[in-house]
Amino acid sequence: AIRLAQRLDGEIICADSWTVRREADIGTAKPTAEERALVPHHLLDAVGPDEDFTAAVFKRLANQAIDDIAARGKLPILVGGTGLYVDGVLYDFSFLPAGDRGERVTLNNLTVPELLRKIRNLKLETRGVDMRNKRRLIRLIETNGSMPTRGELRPRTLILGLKTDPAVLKQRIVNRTDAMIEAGLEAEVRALAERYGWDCEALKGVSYAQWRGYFEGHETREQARQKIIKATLDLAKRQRTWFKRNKSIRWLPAPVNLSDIVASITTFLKT
RNA sequence: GCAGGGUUACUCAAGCGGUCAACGAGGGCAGACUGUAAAUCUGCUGGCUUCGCCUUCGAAGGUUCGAAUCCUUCACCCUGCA
Repeated sequence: AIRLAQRLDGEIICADSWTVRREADIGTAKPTAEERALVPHHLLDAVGPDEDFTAAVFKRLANQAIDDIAARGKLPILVGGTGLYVDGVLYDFSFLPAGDRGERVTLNNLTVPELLRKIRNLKLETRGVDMRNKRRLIRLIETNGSMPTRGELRPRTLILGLKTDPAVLKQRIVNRTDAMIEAGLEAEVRALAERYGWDCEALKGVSYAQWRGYFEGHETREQARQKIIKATLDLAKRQRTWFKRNKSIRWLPAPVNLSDIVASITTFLKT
């Protein structure tokens, strides 16, 4: 993406629910200072380690960034990551109003059967909602049964997807994990845990949560490493499932020839 | 050599005569997803021509209407005594 941005006079918007968080750098594989110096990156470090952040907020900020970049005559390049964040921007998700924090805590203490009873009593429309998923039930109550909407694909948008060989991807994930550990991931996790506690948002992510057993003394570093690799693999799987169903994505087999992509994007932008 | 314990599907591990293709966990595979999304949730995981049939529970025999479950022998592993 950086090289594309350099060739196309573009700027990058990180559509990633984790790189938005300050103080979580190594474990989120955040672009380095050197990389950011090459091309402007937007929406990195937007919130603190223990602050709430949502796809709806991301959408708003991303749209602002896109408008800003376009107004300066540059090419906005959305890169990521987090399927919901990407689609929220590309398909103009409506994102119903946020729920009340206090009420959410209350609802969270209820069991699934209790939530179902409450929903029945409120006579809420349940079509399309996964009635076995507690979070969806809570959300259904919070939004009083209204359904969110989505629009058509944003005009003049080209979606490219990189298709990597599974074996290669796995090896890269192992390498990436080792590189993070080498770069001081343990110290980063320790600092966050000491300052914000294990319940903070930043420590709930992959490459972070897996250290807990080690810090509590009942697991080894190697176990933490293995758990990170597994969690990353699982995450990659979910990302693949998410993007797989998007028929508008043009899949490119990796490794890809940069000039070819630049050429096809240039052609696309002219039409 | 003698006395005990063990051998179950990819792995670990239940089962102790029928309701067992065999609990559960892990792993694997597939899927859902609109203000927590690196989250949360779901399905499948012996084979097949899949509302049924076939082949499985170390191996080979046997008992029984019926066995992963009982008996015999053999193989390998563990423990105690020699």
